[in-house]
Amino acid sequence: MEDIKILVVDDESRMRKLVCDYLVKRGYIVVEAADGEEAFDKFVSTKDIALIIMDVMMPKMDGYEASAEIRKLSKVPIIMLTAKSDEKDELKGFEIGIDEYITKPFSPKILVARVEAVLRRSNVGGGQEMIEAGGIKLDVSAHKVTIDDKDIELSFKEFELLNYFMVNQGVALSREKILNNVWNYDYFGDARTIDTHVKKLRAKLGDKGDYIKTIWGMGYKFEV
Amino acid sequence: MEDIKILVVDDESRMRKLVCDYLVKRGYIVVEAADGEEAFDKFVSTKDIALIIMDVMMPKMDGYEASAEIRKLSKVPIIMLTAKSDEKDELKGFEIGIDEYITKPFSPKILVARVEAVLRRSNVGGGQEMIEAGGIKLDVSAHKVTIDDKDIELSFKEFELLNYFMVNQGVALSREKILNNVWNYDYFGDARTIDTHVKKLRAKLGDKGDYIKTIWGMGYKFEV
DNA sequence: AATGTTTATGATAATTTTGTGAAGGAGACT
DNA sequence: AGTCTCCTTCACAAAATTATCATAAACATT
Repeated sequence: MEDIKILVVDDESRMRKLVCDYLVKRGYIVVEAADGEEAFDKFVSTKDIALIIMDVMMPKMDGYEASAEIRKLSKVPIIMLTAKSDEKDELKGFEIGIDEYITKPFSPKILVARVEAVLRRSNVGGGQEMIEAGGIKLDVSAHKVTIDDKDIELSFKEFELLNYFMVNQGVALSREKILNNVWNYDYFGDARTIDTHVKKLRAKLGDKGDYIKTIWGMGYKFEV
Repeated sequence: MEDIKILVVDDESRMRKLVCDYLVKRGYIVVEAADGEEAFDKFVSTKDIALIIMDVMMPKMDGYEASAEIRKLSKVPIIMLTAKSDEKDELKGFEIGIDEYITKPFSPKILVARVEAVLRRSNVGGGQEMIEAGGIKLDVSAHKVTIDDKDIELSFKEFELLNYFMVNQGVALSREKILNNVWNYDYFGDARTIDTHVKKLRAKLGDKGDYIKTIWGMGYKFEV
């Protein structure tokens, strides 16, 4: 796991410390803030915050206000710490786009489990994401591929392409679609470059290269 | 919203009815099951279930067991209904990949809010398009055709043609119309080329080739 | 049954698409 | 600057599909 930053916001320093401790123990980088205003500032000034854990009850700007402000800037996942499991509150949260609630008191296990679940959902390298099919294992966070447990060296584009194929197993993918998803949107070069990458990918996958099927006049499809 | 199917699993028929009512009111298609075993069966036998809402406490197979079984087959999002907010249970659920919890008793608003949140997360809607008729299944997204669940190899044009026929089931189609819809508008060749494609298509469809009927002096029609 | 028209079929030609190897070029690293 | 890897492009070969045509069969009408 590499340097995932979590912003922890709570006005009670004891609670904040507690949360931070557990997260640090799990290898996350933690940034702290004592209220909504500070949270917002820290979020803006700190690069690549992957997740925010925020208490609802806070002076100056409460958790919902702060979340709403941050939502204007970013879709960063937010977990809300709440004392009461108030229904109205949860609804309010869903509108803003709160990803998860943790009711106090909570156990460290619950905290970590939810954090990893949210990170997994938002595709941050957090809990490692794996895709497997037909003996090909793709470790997204580590950017690594193994075939029958043997390491395979893939270039960046090759990896991205294989990843896209495997995520869309069984789906016919046009070259245009592949370009739009694997290449940046500002790429306007020749679509045939895909062919070349497919060729290389097939070669590197050995026997399993056959899983990448050509759909004549259409594109490609990954299918075991 | 177009025909999103939700599987509701609860042994208490009153609770099940309640949940279903709210979902139906929101325009979802609901499939019901009374226990984990039935849930699994229904999930397997019903196509394109977009979401499962499941009670934890059930006879035969509880919610976690059922979820674990279903997880072996699919990544369909699962929302768990739980009476007690038991910490251990939630942990167990996260391992299996439960997407959300709703604690009983809950309000319809909470229910709907969570359902929509989960569906939004899983990007339902842009999914797979399917046409079926007389044992011929046409998977548009995968560009794949099966007859009685056996794969059939079709070329691009053949696929497009069959697709057009099946979309216009029971409608007599003139050659001109077929040309304008399946071929590009810039095609000004011989309309008799359709005959050849129809021939090939019929051959590849085997017995079911008869579904493509010739309308003498007019064109063709697909009818089961 | 004969005739003219339309459709089915099989073979062949034309076109399109894909596979492949090689080469140029951009960027990273030494 | 030199080397390296990776990405892209190009040209040609290979493969597959699609179109065309000639002929046979089927159909409708008289």
